[in-house]
Amino acid sequence: MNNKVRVRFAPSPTGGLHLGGVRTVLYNYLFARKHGGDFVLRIEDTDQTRYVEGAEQYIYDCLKWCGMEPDESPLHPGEMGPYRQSERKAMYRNYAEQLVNEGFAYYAFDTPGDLEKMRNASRTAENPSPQYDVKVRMQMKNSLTLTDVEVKKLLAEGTPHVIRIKMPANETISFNDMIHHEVSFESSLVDDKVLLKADGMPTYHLAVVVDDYLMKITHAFRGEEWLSSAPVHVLLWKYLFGLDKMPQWAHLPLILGPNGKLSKRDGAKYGFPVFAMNWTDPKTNELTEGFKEKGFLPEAFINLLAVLGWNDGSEQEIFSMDELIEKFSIDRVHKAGARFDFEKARWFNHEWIKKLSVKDLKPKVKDVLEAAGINISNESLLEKVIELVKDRCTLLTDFYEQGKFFFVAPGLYDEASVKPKWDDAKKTYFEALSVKLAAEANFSVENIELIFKNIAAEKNIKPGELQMLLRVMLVGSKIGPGVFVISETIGKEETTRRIEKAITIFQSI
RNA sequence: GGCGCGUUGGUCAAGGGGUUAAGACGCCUCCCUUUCACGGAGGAAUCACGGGUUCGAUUCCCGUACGUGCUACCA
Repeated sequence: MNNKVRVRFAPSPTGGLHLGGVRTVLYNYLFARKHGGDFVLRIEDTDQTRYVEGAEQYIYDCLKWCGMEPDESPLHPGEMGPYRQSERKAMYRNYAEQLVNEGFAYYAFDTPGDLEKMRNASRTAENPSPQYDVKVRMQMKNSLTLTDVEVKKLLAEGTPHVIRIKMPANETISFNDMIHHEVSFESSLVDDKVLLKADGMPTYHLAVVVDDYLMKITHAFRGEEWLSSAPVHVLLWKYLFGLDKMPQWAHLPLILGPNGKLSKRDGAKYGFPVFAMNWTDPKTNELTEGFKEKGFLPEAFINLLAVLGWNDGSEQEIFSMDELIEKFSIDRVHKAGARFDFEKARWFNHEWIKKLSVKDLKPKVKDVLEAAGINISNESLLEKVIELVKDRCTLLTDFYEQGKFFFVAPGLYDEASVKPKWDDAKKTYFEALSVKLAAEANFSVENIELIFKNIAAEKNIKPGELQMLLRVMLVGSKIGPGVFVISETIGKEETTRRIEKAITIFQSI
């Protein structure tokens, strides 16, 4: 017996990986790690029409970025492969046929036109979406209504057909969900879902059951949108492998957008990303921005997703992956869907930037600055800058605005702030300051400030009047850490150069 | 329409028969800071509604409303 926990994430390669998807992976991953089990990535690519080239690799990249690399996947196969459903195609038909032979399913030869006709005929205001179910199946063209001879003939002729589950007439199907506890459905209200499509590919319903069984999955976490089809899966388990082998289900609450469900399609419309990483649709070339490129840290991303629908009962909000693994419990996952709040997401990132060390931040900040055209040649300067400005950066991309002036002299100045304060006395002051600073051997924060104040006293100008001007001279605007710290960091030469340049510019505004 | 699932401030949420109904984000005020942040101290704001059960209900039960999901040879 294998008592080991095995969980799986089974995305379909149809495009970007959105918030709900990442959270599903995360809960799977946390559960697996907590119980010393395996985390399996299986690709559900049975839908030929929606398959998108590159999406599988993209999913893998997202998981890697988040720090949730699967133990088994198409890229790193274990012993229970293949991990792509398209490569498992051959094994599904047998199970579907076994169900037909045992009377739990049937062949259906209805053409798309037949189905359309049936739906149109029974569609009313009361019943806008007629189902292929116990009420109509005896009027359709299938192995329940046709004779054996006819069925054999149709099959022999290669007539396109599907295999549908035959839902029992009056049965209460109930199962225990780890989050919702007892959930039950009336079998007569569930339709005869297609199990095997005309192209020989299984639908999700058949595939998920067969694959979970064959891959020895013990716990299955998926979005709540699947709850309605759970009775089909429960029945399939009952018919095929036995309910005692069925994994434990957990249907995770949905993540909602600002006004209703968070849809994967219009990622741009909310003003914040919905995908983990940038996704470019190869068909349309349309780019949808991801949290990574927006400037989020993976630590913050998984943290904010973990606590969207779960908490450990304490007041703690900032969790590392290790803490999450230790503290995560499916019992404390909410039942209700949660609305995603981008402002709070930003707050999480801010907290993580403050929390992470300069060493951890360095490569990421370097990427941001270099992408913005700043060449980093001095690594220790970069470290110092990160230390100085990290508390004031919410997103990684903020390091550009907050840190660029340490590397390059300002091109534009906040003229509106300078104009009312600038006069000849100030000009004389800064000329004197520049000369004195240039002559200073020990260019330290303390000495710079001392010189700054001494000259101010000599010229009888309030230091407060001058500090803002000096800041704008060095930075370009009224942001950043202490001016004297900035001055020391960029050095004597650069400080005097910037002061002199600014004097000439300030004269002309 | 049917079926499923849900409902504590604007948002995320703790709590779960008797509480001043935690905390966080956001917002507002003040302090710190002669910049901007960080930080610190405060403030406004909540148990969807109606019936039960009970000495007592935000908490339990039933309805209603609302939200959301499914209702495809998509996952």
